[in-house]
Amino acid sequence: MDVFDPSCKEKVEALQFELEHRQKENEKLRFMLEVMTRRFSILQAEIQETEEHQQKAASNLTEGDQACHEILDSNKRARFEVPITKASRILVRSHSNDKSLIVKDGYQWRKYGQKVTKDNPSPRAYFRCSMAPNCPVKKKVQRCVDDDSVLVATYDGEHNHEPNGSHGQYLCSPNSSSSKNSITNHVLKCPIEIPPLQPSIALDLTLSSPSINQQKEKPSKRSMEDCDKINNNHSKNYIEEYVASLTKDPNFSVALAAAVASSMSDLSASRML
DNA sequence: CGGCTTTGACCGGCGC
DNA sequence: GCGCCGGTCAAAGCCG
Repeated sequence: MDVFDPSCKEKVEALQFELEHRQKENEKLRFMLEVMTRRFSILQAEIQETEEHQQKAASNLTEGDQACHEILDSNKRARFEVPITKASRILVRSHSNDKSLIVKDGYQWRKYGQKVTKDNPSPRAYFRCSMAPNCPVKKKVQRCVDDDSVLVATYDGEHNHEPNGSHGQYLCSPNSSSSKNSITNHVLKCPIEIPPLQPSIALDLTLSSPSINQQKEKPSKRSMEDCDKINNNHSKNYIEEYVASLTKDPNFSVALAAAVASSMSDLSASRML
């Protein structure tokens, strides 16, 4: 390749132009990622809040007992990791070219069947814990109907031993105290570390999101109003600062596309609940 | 050779 | 009773 060749020079300029274009595109995507990550965190918090309300109602707690913890808890819990309950569902993003139905959750599994189901063109795989019959846990893994890069793993039962494989991939999940028959979702973390959620930001994004407002379950009116007041002062500055910090991260662009896709998919999966 | 996966057969629940 | 469907079994094949 002759660098003095005029056609070569044109190519270099074209590449530089494209590089600049991609960098600008990355900027936009970074911001989108931030927004979606916040929305996703809020959705999780809202789901947990709803479940908690139902449980509290069942146990006849008074409103006063709940009020003082409500706003703080709804945002803190979104990032807490909890054990898989007796019937739980995990959403896992796989590599786009990976056609296997393997979910690395820290346990070893033995596949004992595969079946094509009516509602999903992709096959469903059936796994038993490798410690069976000592451990009764089973799981089903199937690709998401809407997004075949997402694996949905449904767990049945509880392990009576420690994990014996690679550690799990998912970061956050709803509370573990759901009833035995309920299905909960555990959603994968983004490949990028996001700073701890600030309640004010999260609710600001919630309020500006039409898709979230379409949800069946809405956050409580009181907590929405309280956090909206704080939002006006802090949310914009915080997002700007955070986006700036991400720009400095050399690893960010590599993970960006996957993270955006992951957030979008997780959002839609959460809304399906 | 043992452990694991694949895959067609089989079984039981459910709706009509 | 029959057919459909999801879940499980088990024989055969694969692989380290």
